[in-house]
Amino acid sequence: MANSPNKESTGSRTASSLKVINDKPGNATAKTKAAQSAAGNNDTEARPTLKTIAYMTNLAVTTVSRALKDAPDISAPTKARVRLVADQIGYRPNRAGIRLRTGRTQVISLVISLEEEVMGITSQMVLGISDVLSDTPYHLIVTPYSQQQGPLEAIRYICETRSADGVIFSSTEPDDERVRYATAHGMPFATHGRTDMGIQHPYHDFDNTKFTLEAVSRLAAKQRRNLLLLSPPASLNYYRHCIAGFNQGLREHGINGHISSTLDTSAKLDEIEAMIKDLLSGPDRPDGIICTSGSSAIGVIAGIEQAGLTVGKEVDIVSKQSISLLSKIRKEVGTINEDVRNAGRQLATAVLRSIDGEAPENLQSVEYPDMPSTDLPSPDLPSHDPQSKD
Amino acid sequence: MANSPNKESTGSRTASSLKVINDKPGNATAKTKAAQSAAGNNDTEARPTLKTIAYMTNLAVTTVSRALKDAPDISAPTKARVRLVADQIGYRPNRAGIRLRTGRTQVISLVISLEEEVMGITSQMVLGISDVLSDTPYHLIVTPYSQQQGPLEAIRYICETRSADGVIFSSTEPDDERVRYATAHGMPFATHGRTDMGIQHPYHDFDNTKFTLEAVSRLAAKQRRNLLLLSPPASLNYYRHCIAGFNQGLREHGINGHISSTLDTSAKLDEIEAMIKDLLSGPDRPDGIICTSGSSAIGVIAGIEQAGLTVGKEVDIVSKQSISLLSKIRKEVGTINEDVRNAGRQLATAVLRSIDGEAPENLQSVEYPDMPSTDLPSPDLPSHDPQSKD
DNA sequence: AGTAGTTACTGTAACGTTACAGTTCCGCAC
DNA sequence: GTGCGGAACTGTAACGTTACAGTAACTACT
Repeated sequence: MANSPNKESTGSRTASSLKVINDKPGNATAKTKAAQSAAGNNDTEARPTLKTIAYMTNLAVTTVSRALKDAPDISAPTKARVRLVADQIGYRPNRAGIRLRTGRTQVISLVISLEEEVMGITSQMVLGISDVLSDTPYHLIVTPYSQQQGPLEAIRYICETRSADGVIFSSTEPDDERVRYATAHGMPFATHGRTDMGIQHPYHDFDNTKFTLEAVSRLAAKQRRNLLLLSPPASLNYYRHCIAGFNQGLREHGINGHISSTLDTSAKLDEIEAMIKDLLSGPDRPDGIICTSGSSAIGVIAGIEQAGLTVGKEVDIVSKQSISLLSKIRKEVGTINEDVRNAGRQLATAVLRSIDGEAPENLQSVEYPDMPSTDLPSPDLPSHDPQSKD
Repeated sequence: MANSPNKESTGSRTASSLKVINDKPGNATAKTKAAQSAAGNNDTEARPTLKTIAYMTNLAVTTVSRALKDAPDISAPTKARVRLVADQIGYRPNRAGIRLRTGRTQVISLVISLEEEVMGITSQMVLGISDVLSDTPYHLIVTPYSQQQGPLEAIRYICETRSADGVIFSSTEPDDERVRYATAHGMPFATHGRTDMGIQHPYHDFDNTKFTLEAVSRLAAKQRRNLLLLSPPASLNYYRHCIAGFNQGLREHGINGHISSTLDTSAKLDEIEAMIKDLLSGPDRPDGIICTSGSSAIGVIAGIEQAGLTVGKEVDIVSKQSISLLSKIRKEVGTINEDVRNAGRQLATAVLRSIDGEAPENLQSVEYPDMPSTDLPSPDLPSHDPQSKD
């Protein structure tokens, strides 16, 4: 995220119209030149650089650089002096300079699909990540991928061009090529959703097993005996979790249920509507439907009504939701919240800590509403001094 | 946006393990050194740079640079040769190098509020912008601002640190300090929503006057005679547009209506629900409600039901919506769509063309569903060759 | 034959930063 | 009083790119 404009930026004055007054007499050549260009520094409105501060403090650029990052070989008074001047003139490190020299981009990339958009889930994710990055020098770049290029391409692009220090992505599959690729290329990342491929990596996941389990319980409590699970696409890892909880729930309550094989949450709302209508008009119709995404529930509700039935009467619904919408507009619908904004926070924290070298095992969390998440400790960014965020 | 990983990146081979075989005998000193470091170039897996290509083609770095950007003083055969090699080794320009040298960041920044989140509008905006940036070398950075820091700070930060080549922001006010600031500092930008301050600038807006006008017409057609407008916050410029259309509609149809003074679309859903319930329980209750945001309609519907009334019976609603949700889940609700994703496309296009020096007068568009938008021509990015996007 | 112009290249420096290898100075031990 | 070690600084080079000022070779015109 673009770190929010930071506190010490009060002084918006620039070291613009300085004239060469005070030329150091001692070490001649290079210093003189530096002083000139630092002082003559574009009389217009040039941003101050280390050179500017070096000139003003009568120190070498290196010294200023080291002073600002609190290096041990700079004396305390010098550090104080340098910081004072830096603050006064509103110095902000040049990201391009840092990036070129160190290779660190100070960028986290959120990779999303250009097609997918499940009811503002991306907004929530962006906001959550921003919550965390706001206090750091990191910027958030959103990198989309189109269907024809495939999700791996985006990751590959980021790795090849080293255009980010860390990546966040979702729609994880049990065996996810992106996880393999990023791991192999040493690119820190965190996934929204777990994988099942024997690679330890940072993730944050919603406990979909608990979710479907509870959904079954709620429907069972309403005397529903023939459930339908509208699952996520079978390719995604959390499909398995949803199934597991669903089946366990059915067993525990001794009721029937099946998983829609022709339909999943990735279908268009119109398709869902049509299919649900069909299903409800046929024999052996379900009396309870579990929706594993908030938007799919919209289609389901529409389908139910198309079939001439009423939610809460002939059929009950329990749905996941990531914004409190369904529960507002259709109080009859049972909802369980996935806090995607919090997921964003967890993921951002995890990537940052991963960048700082933390082991992946310590960067994994699973969330469930009433059993609040295994919170990750907030990242302590030792290598980047919060003062010097630009 | 991170431009999507591009086509010519097929060759993921690197010029890694080249040995110094062919050292140019002619011009000695500098060339030899360059060749050595280009060839000895980190035997591990270093990204190819201009230097790598220069060594391979036996040309100077400058020549390679100019060849790749199709400069007129390079011969056609040389250009072809350079491009061939560049493609083969999968050369991608280093953004930090370019940024440092030229000051161009190849970044567009979308400034959003950390608090605001009106039902996935940010997602749509991000996707729309991405649609456009995908074909360019530009990346999309999302820069949030928190309430206490104020929206101007984010723009100021971007300008001061020159961390983007262009900015997109919304929630425009009639007299908007951000517009003034960005204009004064020569930072290209485009706003979602117009302003009214005598400054010409790129914008894309939804025609809210037409919207409220039509909303009134629709309600009048349903014999509604006492309307309520749930307006946006009065500080925003489109408040005025909404009012104008509303009043005009009332006049044209000779019916009554008023604008809620205590409530606007920025209120929490619960507040809206409570207020609407109150209003409907009081005397002179409205029989038609116009919602200027999709999410507020949710609250309104809830309020209506809380009051024991039914949407479509005692009260009708017409609402703006940015995703087809209301119209799905509550077919009784009249909806008019604002295509925010398209707004994102328009805005991105406008900023890019503004960066390319196009006059703001030519970068303004107003959209209305059935009277399709004054489409901006697609940007022709003359200065950045699509081939060389990294 | 000499100059001017053109074409196609080359070389240098600079953008702002940091890694690393000095250098200077001082106090202290022998 | 020479040497040593450490504290506190300095200088140089390099990251990859491009602007700009050459330069060499060749053609064309007087």
